[in-house]
Amino acid sequence: MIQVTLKDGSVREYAPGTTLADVAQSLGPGLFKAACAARVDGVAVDLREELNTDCLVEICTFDDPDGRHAFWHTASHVLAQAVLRLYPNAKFAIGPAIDNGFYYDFDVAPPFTAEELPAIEEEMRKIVKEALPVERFWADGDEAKALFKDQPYKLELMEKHAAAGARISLYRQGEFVDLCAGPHLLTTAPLRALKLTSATGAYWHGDSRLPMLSRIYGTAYPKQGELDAYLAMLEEAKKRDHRRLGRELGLFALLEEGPGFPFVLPNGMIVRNELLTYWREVHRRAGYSEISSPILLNQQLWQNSGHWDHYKNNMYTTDIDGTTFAVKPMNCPGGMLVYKTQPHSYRELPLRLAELGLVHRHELSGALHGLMRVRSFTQDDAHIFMTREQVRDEIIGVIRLIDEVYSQFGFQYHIELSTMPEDHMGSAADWEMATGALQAAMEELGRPYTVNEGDGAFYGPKLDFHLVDAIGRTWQCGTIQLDFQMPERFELEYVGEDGAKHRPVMIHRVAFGSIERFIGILIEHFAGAFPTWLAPVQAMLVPISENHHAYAGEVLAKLEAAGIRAQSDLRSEKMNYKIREAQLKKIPYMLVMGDKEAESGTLSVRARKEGRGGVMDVDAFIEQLAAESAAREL
RNA sequence: GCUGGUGUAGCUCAGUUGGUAGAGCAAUUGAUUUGUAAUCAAUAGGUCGGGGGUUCAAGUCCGUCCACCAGCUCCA
Repeated sequence: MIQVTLKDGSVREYAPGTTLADVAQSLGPGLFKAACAARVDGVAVDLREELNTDCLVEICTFDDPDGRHAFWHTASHVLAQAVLRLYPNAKFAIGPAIDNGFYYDFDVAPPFTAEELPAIEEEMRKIVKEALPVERFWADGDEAKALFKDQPYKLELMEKHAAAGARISLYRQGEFVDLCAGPHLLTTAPLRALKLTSATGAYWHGDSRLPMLSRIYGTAYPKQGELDAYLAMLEEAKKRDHRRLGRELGLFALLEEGPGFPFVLPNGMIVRNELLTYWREVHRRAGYSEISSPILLNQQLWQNSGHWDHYKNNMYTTDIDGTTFAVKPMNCPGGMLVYKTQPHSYRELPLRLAELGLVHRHELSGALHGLMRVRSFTQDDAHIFMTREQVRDEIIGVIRLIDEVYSQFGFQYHIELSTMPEDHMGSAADWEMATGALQAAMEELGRPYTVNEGDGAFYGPKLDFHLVDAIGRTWQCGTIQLDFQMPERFELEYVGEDGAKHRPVMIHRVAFGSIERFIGILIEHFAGAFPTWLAPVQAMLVPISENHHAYAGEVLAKLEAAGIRAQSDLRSEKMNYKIREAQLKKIPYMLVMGDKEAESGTLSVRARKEGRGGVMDVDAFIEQLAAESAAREL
């Protein structure tokens, strides 16, 4: 006899023989989640605990994030089970649910390749059809060790995580048992549509010094249609890939002759210059002055800044007249030297020195990725020198400025706080103070953020702003780093109100992050269809026949005089063809002109954006486009 | 850097068990003079990523280097 007390105090009773799973089903998601107490034959039980989970996909929906997590986590167990059936000698390590599916890591020789996946997938389907109940059970340390006597990775995990004498949580489905805290589905049955997407290597414990395991990624859905939709979405996202669009739209090129050193093509240069014009406006308004510092500086400087000790592996060096010089991987020492070119009073602070600085970093070859991860890039850097009292307000100011910039493009983003890394300079007290200042500013603004322990720069903690690319990967763009170390090392000073010399505090910050990466994100965000103010070509003139070339010439001259980036398609192609090409190039406006337009001095405007087209005279179009561009409308 | 994969014309790709490279689109030229997403025809374009090896013969087989792709690690 099972009794369940609901939130409103009412009690439901179930006949003997009813399983807890049946109970859950009959209650449905709403009541199940709200159930307060349950008694089985008079003994109090925790329904959720007993059912292994508090988010059963069969009774909750897959749309629920927790339900989805349990779903994929169970799928990862099914994957491990299938692999063990087919490869009895494989050792299995860990297999969590992730944002869009799941993976499991195996130690198997030779490592898995894409070729093995279909057979494993087939075996997984069998397990799903078997509809194996997924049961949680507990064991003490010795029992658990006996269960995993041939599984060294599991033994290691138990050693590491299980407190002595603690009961160990395990899950079983059929012959398969895994070390796991759950939650899971009730059975393997709901995993009806599944797909293994790739097989790659991954380091054990994510540590590049440890051996590499073989990782299989997959995803799963309750219905085939949902899986198909997801896979179709991935295909769609590929079309937004900035590497593909960058080539198709003539924006940039990455050539074998310079791996990781991007070439900017004419169209890309227009986008870049428009971005920088905007950037300069914003920064002038926010009280920044712009400087420029050299790319090469001598070894002495880099030793002084600490880069030689902490960043040398990523730096390119060269020899000039017997002295070693390094290509700058960061702009900060340059900014510091500029600060030192003259004495400063507290009245000048905060002093905000901005620099579009081209930096070079020797990134690992395997890390390179289009414009998102390159070896030379331009940071929209700034170094702010200030008194300790000014720190909080300055940080708030920078956060607001970055928010303003991202809002301009309609970006969603999230913020992470990175704290002191193992390899760092300076005292723990300074780090604590700096970290506290960043936290205080975030709390003042009421911004949510996550903490990334030990991920700060070697000279200070930082707030990182992450943007999302076409397929959901996130890239760090903006960052705000608070630094007590560099001013100390460079002996920066200002004269205070008291007439004595004081040490300023410094903020390093970028908004775009790197111009290159930001453009990459922009390309994917807009799928190449830039807003008019950024579009390399804003209007394409489409004369219908040769008879209209003269009129096109007149219009083109007017548009160009108004500062509009326009081109005229004078080829002897059909209008349809010209329109198709302009569409593929994602040009915001197509101006069709034939007899009607030439006679009346008008344009047939076909706009990419709704409500912007129609027949209008040339001046009206110029006005419309100029207004849209000046407002930097999205 | 690590694991796995890929590399043929500007792009997307084909090329049988090794027998000496092909298509579509783009480009060029000519014809066509067109009303809102592809007019027709002809021409040109490749030491098959580089350099080695095996072989009578290598785009195809084997090692090596380079680049790229996915992931890991790292990071703007």
